[in-house]
Amino acid sequence: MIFTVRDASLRVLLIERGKPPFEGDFALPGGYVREGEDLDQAALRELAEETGVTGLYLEQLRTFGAPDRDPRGRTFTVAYLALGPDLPTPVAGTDAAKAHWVPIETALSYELAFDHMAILKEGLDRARAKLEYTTVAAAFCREPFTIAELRHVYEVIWGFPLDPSNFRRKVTKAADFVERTGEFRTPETGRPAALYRRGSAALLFPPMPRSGDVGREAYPSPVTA
Amino acid sequence: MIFTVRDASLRVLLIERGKPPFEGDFALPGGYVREGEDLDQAALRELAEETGVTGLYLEQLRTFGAPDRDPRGRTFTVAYLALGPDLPTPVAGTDAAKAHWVPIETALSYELAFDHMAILKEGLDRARAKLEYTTVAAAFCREPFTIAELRHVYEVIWGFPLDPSNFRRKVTKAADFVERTGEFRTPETGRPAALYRRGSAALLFPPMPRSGDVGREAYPSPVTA
DNA sequence: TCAATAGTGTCTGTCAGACAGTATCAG
DNA sequence: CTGATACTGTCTGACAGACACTATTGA
Repeated sequence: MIFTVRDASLRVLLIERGKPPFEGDFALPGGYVREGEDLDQAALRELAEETGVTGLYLEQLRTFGAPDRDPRGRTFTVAYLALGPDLPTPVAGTDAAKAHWVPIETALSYELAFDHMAILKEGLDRARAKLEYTTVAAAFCREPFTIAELRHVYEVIWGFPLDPSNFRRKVTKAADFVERTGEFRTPETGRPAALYRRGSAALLFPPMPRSGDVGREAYPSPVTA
Repeated sequence: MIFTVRDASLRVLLIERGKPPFEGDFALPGGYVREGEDLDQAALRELAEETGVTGLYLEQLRTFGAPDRDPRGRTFTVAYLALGPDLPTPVAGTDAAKAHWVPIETALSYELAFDHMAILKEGLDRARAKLEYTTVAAAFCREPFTIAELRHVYEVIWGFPLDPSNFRRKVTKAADFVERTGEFRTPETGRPAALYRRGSAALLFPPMPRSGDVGREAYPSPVTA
C-alpha cells in the first residue's frame, strides 16, 4: 500500500482488477514473495514494478491471515506501508490493469477486493500516528521543501489545519528534523520561503501534538481474549 | 513471545529446544497455524497450550521471513507479543521441553535459536514504547492492584525509577486509566494503599513521559531503500 | 516512639495554543 | 500602494520534574 500527497489530498495507489475474483473492483497493489527473497525486498520489488519508483520510505504493517480472506483458498498477506513524494502516474503493471492515485476519502467509499479495506484503514491509522512521533512526514516532500509544504502534509493527512507559527517553531527547534539549505524559493506571490532538506533524526521528541480530540486508534488492534 | 513481571524483573518465556536444529538452545515458544484458524486464534491457542493461561493482552508484532532464518528451509514466522500478570510456572509443552521465565537481561545475553534474538528485541522495544501511550501496563497487574504496583511495572520495564508522586498524579488524573475499587490493602509495614482495577481507556493521552534521553527505537524498523 | 509506605501540595520550567505584529516579494 | 505569503515575538494555560510535607499503619 503506497501513499502520496498530491493536489491537497492524500492518495493511495489502487489497481482495478482485470480477473476474478473481484473483477472490476479496486485492490491494493501486491504480489508474491519469490524464492530466496526477503519480505522487504519483495515489497520494494513489487512497488518498483508498479510505480517505477525507488527510494521510498517502507515499513511492514502487519500480516492478515483470516481463513476466508480469499475465496480461492487459504492465503496470508504481509501488508506493507510505503510513503513517497508526489509520484509519477503509475506505469501499467504486468497485469495490464489500470492503476490510479485515488484520494483517500474516495478510496474509503469504494468496495475494495478481499479484505483490502481493513488493510487500508490500518495503514491510514498507522500513517497518521507516525506523523506524531516520527519525522516521516518529510518522506512526502520532494527535496528541497519549505516549512509550509511540510505543514501541508500534516494538514492533508490529519485533515485539519495547523497554526503556521507554532508549526514552524516546533519543526525548526526539534533536533535534526529539517536542515536549512540556505536557498530560497519565491512563490507566485509573497515573500520567498527558506528551503530545507530532511534532517538525520527519525524520531520526533516531544511529538507533534494532535489536538487531543481527533480520531486516535489503538493500533495495532490488540486482542484481549 | 510472552512477557510478565515477577520479582522486580521483566521476564520472557523461553523454551529449551529438545531437537535439532539449535538443540539445547533457548527459543521463543511457537507453533503452526492450523487450517481454518486465524492468526490471532493460533497465537492464543499456542499460548494456552504452553502456559495454561487465557485472558491475556495480545498483539501482532510483525512477520519475519528472511530466506535463511531456518536452516531446514524457507519459513515465515508471524511474531506475536503477549503480556500478562505474574503467571504460573509453565506446564511442560507438548514437546516436553523445559520452559522457563527468564529475566529479560539474562535472555538478552543468551544465544537464542533461529532469529529469535531479533524478535525478542523488537518485542521488548514495542512493549517499552506501548507503556508510553497506552494503558497496557495494567495488563501486567493482577486485579485489584495498587498505584505502586502499577508504577513498579513501568520501572521494571523501562529500567529506571519514576517519581511516585508525579506518577500517581498522572495515572489518577488520566481519564479511565484506573478505577478505585474502594478497598484498601495493608502492606507489611506502612499505610494501607487504595486498590484499583483497570479502566476502560486503551490509550493514554497525554502519554506517560519517558525521560527523553532513554533508549527510544524507531520501531518498527523502517526501510529506506 | 520509629520505620516504612501512601498520599497531598506547591513551586518552577518547558512547551503548546492563540494571535498580534513585522518582513519581503509581485503587481 | 495592495495583497499575499513568510516569519518573529509574546502572552497564557497545561503539565511534568523536583521535592517538601502530611497520613496511616505495624512494631
